[in-house]
Amino acid sequence: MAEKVTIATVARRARVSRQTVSNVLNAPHMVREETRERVREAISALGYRANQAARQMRTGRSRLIAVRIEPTRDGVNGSVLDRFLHGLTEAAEAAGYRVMLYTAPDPRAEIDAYDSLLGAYDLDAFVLTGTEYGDARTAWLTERDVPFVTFGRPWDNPAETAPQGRTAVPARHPWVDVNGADGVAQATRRLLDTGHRRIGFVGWPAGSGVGDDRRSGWHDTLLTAGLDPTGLDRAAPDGFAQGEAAARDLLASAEPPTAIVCASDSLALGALQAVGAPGGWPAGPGQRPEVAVTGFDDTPVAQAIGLTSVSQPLAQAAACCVDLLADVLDGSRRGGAAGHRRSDPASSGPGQVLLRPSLVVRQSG
Amino acid sequence: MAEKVTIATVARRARVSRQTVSNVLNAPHMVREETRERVREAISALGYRANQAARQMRTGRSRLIAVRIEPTRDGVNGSVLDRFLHGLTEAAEAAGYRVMLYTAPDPRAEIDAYDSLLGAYDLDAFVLTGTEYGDARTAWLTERDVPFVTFGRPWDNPAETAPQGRTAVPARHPWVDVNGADGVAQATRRLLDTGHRRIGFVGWPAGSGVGDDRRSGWHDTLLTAGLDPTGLDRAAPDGFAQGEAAARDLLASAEPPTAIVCASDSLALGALQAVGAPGGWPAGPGQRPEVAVTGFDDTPVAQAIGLTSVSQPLAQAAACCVDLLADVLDGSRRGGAAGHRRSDPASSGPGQVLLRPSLVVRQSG
DNA sequence: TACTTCATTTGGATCGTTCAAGAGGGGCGA
DNA sequence: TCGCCCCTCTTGAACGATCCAAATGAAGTA
Repeated sequence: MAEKVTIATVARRARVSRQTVSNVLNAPHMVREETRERVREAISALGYRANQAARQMRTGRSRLIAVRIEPTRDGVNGSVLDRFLHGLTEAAEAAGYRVMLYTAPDPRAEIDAYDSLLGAYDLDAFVLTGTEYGDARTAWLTERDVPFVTFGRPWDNPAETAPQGRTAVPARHPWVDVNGADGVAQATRRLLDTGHRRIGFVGWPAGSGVGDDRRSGWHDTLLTAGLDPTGLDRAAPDGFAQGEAAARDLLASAEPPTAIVCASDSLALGALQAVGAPGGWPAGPGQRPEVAVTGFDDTPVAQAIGLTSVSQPLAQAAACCVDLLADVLDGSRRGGAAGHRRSDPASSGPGQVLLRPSLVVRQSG
Repeated sequence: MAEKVTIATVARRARVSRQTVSNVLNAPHMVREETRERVREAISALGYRANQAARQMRTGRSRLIAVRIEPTRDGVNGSVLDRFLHGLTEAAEAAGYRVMLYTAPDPRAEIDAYDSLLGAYDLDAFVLTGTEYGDARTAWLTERDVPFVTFGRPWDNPAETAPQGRTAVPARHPWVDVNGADGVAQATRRLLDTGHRRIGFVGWPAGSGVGDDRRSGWHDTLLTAGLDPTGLDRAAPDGFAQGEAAARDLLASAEPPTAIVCASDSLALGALQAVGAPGGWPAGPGQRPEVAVTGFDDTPVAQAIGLTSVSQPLAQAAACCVDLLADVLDGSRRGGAAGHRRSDPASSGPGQVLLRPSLVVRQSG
């Protein structure tokens, strides 16, 4: 095994001091070009890699981002976190960060986990997935000036919708989210375009931010098209059986819909069952069911059975999370977050990104 | 913000030296009970947490375990890695380790990633998921004495099946796996017990370690029961459509099976479609299809639509991985891996654990 | 020439922990 | 009593990087 290569080894070989090597790495503009090249050469010749632990001890920054991995996903909509995690890891790697996992059975324990992670590992930032009403976690982190991004809008914050928020309102924090209303609207519009006029919706009970958002996409699209959504709306907790029951109820109404838009693939799967395509499962081409069904999340199941579904740009969302964090982290380090700001067409203000999902059309409608 | 609590702070408060505090944490037996208590009190009073970076710099050990998160799971069988990761994170946490993620588009890049992770972060160990034939990664890691565990048997190693392996055979390494043959056998036996006599199998083409293993479970169980498996076997790449085609082919044979065992939930989903349950999807209780179908992996889809499936004990597998790593790591540190050995009934030799999956019976058969 | 300015480079101190070596005190055999 | 060992605890020195203050040298200016 070769001798351990430290910054001193490199310095000796390039015939400069340790600090100059350090400067080449962290502040190249301070080093004369000729020297810089010499040092760079020595670095690659020796295969030098900065020891993160030593760097971290001195700077207090670990280049580590923590993400919670949740116990088990409910129903069909698993693997969403999976894909998000992959995107996050990739984006973080590109930005020079690493992703560390942690778990916590409940929010209380999650805050303890923050404390422990910050204390022992000097974590640079957190990514929270799934925001909740009155989220204690964001408050805790904000209070301690710990950088974080949420994947999901802060639903509980009235200031988000009404910019002139009250003083007691928690501080805004960077977030990334996917515009669920837009996704459902896309699905609904497409059904309108293909001739449907009575389009039902099966979503979650009112009161969940994500659910309400998705429902509004359907609702508003019908209104815009001059159609009356009354009576075409059903609410059910997420799940196959619940989706089936809700869809059956819709179909049994006086004027049953010719298409059903669902808030999730689980519900859509149930709805497909209720719809009862001729000849069994609506999979083969040409086996289009009489009542069109669309889902949300474009899960593997949807891909497998040919369910039209709204696909979230998870990799892009993850990349945005990393971008936002990098902005905050580099900003807080170099003083002043004046760096370049995202100017996406999808962006909606500094540090807050709303992405557009896309509709994946398959046989189900 | 409170003053930073270091080992020196604790030492002052407990009126001992830094080293004594360190000993209380790392070698309690060296400290007199009275002193130990005093130090422990100071630790919890001050909320002291050892700084991992400093510890790592001195010891060269990071208490970090790396796992690769793969690009995208194929088909329905996503979320398996998800669940495994969760179990791993939880078990690692309990053992005082943390899980770090990395990605790599191909094996070559994965080895580069090892190099980089080891160089910069001093990783303690790797967990590899999914072993391949002639795995270059395990060879690389073994060569450099980097501790690792694989989730999945090393299929390419003839010494694994024939203990008197040749000298050129790569060194054995610790692994954890789930006995796929056993799982399929359980499914097959249950079908036998419920009266089925002609039981078909839809699996992957021969040549994949996992696939061959699962097929053998079906094959051997039929033989043991005195039944002839000839003609009841179909091979297809993983996927819904492929499963459907293979199952249709089986059903069209001269003596069609009354039950079909599948190597994955994707295939099983297709088979269910081919089976064509009366009245559409075989979900409601009592809507048992005429031809029973079972899958493998107990994915969320199986749970949603009532598909009988073989469930892998992923959390337990993850915990075993951590146990094995902890053995190796603590062994290499304290000299001699003489520690306690797993004596599970499921265990099959030192450092190699084969777990038993369980059958989850649902409406599909 | 002497003084200032600027860009570049240097050496020492430091982060928080563990390792290595040693110090103090009591018990015990010679 | 001496010497030795063991138990317990303390002190100084690393680990490898960055921060800070100061030195160096060249060029510009009076």
